[in-house]
Amino acid sequence: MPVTLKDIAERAGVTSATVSMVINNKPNISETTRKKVLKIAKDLSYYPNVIARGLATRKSGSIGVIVPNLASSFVVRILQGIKSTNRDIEYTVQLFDTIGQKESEAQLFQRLSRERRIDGAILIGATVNDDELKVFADESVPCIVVARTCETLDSVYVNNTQGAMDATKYLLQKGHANIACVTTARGNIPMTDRVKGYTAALAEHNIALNQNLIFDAADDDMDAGAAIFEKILACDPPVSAVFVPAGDMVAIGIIKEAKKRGIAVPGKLAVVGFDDIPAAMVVEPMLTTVRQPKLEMGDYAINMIVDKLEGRESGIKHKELQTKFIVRESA
Amino acid sequence: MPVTLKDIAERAGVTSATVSMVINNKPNISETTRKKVLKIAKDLSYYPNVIARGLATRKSGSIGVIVPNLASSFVVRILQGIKSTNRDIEYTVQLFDTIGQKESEAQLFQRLSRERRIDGAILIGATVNDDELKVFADESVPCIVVARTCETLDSVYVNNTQGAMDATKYLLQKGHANIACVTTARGNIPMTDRVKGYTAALAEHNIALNQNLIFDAADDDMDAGAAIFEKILACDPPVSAVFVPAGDMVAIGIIKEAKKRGIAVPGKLAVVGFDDIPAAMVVEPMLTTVRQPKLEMGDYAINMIVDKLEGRESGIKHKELQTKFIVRESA
DNA sequence: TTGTAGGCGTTATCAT
DNA sequence: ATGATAACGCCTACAA
Repeated sequence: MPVTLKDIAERAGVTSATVSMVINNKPNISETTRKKVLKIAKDLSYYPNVIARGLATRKSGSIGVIVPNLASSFVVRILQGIKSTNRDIEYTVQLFDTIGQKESEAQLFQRLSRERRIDGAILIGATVNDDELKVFADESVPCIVVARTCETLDSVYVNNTQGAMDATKYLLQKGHANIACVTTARGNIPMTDRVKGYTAALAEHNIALNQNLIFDAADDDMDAGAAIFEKILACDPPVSAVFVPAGDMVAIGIIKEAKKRGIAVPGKLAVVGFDDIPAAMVVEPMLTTVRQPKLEMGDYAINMIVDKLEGRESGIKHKELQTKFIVRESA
Repeated sequence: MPVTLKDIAERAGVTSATVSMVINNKPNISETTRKKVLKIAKDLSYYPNVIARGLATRKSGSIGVIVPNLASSFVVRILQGIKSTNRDIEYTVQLFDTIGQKESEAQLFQRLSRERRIDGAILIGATVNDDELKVFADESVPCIVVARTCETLDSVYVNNTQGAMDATKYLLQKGHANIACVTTARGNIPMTDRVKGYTAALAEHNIALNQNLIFDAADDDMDAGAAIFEKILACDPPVSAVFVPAGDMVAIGIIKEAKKRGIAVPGKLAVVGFDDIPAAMVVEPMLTTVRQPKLEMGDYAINMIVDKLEGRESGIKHKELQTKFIVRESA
């Protein structure tokens, strides 16, 4: 039988109300009873029942982290950021993914809120569309959107457009004119923004966007990259550089396939990735890429949601983090 | 104001007890009232308050996943396994890490149990020692240990010894006699088992264990590997092969440093890793390694804990999964 | 400073 | 088949 407030109260000769106040550090308790109660609590090794407490306070003490797919290394990295600064925070993290589920993220969020499972949420939302996002604002549970911009909700994201511009401009400056662009999962905001940046950089150099130079990778892996390489190779006039907003693994796939076919990287084909994953350092040549501050995004997100829950912050806040262009060897 | 059982009861002209029974699909309810109640519930878009339910049923409906450090890709992979089969399961996953925390995993588990936050737990426990593990068995909350053997608790782990033997034997068969071994975080069970396997394989070939050939990497990354390479290079007589139970990233660091110094891999130095991470496919030469079925471990763990919680299983169960030796190019 | 009393929203045990 | 009623363990006015 677990020990309850009542057990402590009986031994201390007070009521459970008093014990409760002691446990919660409320003022106006005499030092004597405070000490006595605390001692007994310790002796009995009392732990408050958080469920009962939650029922009384109408708070669950936990934050939901909703991700599309935990298989994505990008998502994992953000989660790591969340958890690592979550250390000093009294909220518990509940993890949900929506892939292969009948519920959309919006429905899931709605349910979690109404069931009172969570006090707040962090949504990694690159794949969620605007209409869905509207649902979130209607609930009384606050939510921070990570990895995409959003008018109606707090958000923390990265300047994808600028990051893509940096990469493309770099290539342009190196003398490349025919630069291919490899996307994936087109249509989500971050990817769209990156293509925008690519386009803008070209425009600055008076180069018109050539839709035939934009390729869509089937997936975010090396095989998809290898497949895309075929298509790039077939281009006429030949392309001398590829910018790969689809992600580093695709870029690595392109590099490896190029080498296999005897195309020198970066000599014959310069390759720039997006994200900066660990493998970017192991491929040869090492991958030049646009780094996203993933841990930082998680860090901001958890801090923002907690500020909101503690009432330190209201109104909608947006935080834009900066990408960083990392020059290595592949371009 | 959220809608409650009482709200539904009033409109339906019954008591909340009846509504509760309908919601929970209890028998002995007339079709008429069942239908009526269900309709009203739907109209009002009722969601049960899980906290109140938890107080009444004395269940939280959630499983705690306790990990030492989410920064480890090994841990993440297991977590992915857990979550991906968690899809069809009605338990919620709460995530806890212990790094940088004042609580040990044992203390954390104890608190979570007593506070009634979790109904069961999965501990990724390669780093937890035997004494600590004893605490777990004392709580009434069941726990599955992943990634290490354990007498007192259910466990799912990998045959590290066999995996290491496979790797070492392969090297031996290739004619290598002076085989270095690179560990890290020595002292935890999986690592110890791997060294055992290495030793046993040598013994089968009548080679005595040479402690000077065992190196301890400072960390699980490329830099640590590069540092170890220095030491390996200095060995006399020279070593022609390295087995790296420390992990693939360390192995990759060794390969890259070797190449930088003009030592051919696998020509002059054969390298075998442990784990099989994505980067193992991108390094050149591609890494020969011992694959651990990480997703599968997570999968087993979540299934075991749920079986236990649903009362389908009692007694202590152990599940040993098999490693697989993957021959690629580095050995 | 402490006790009394009621409520948080469900479930569960009896009756009826 | 349904209704009363009492938990579940904690919090919080309000009263004393």
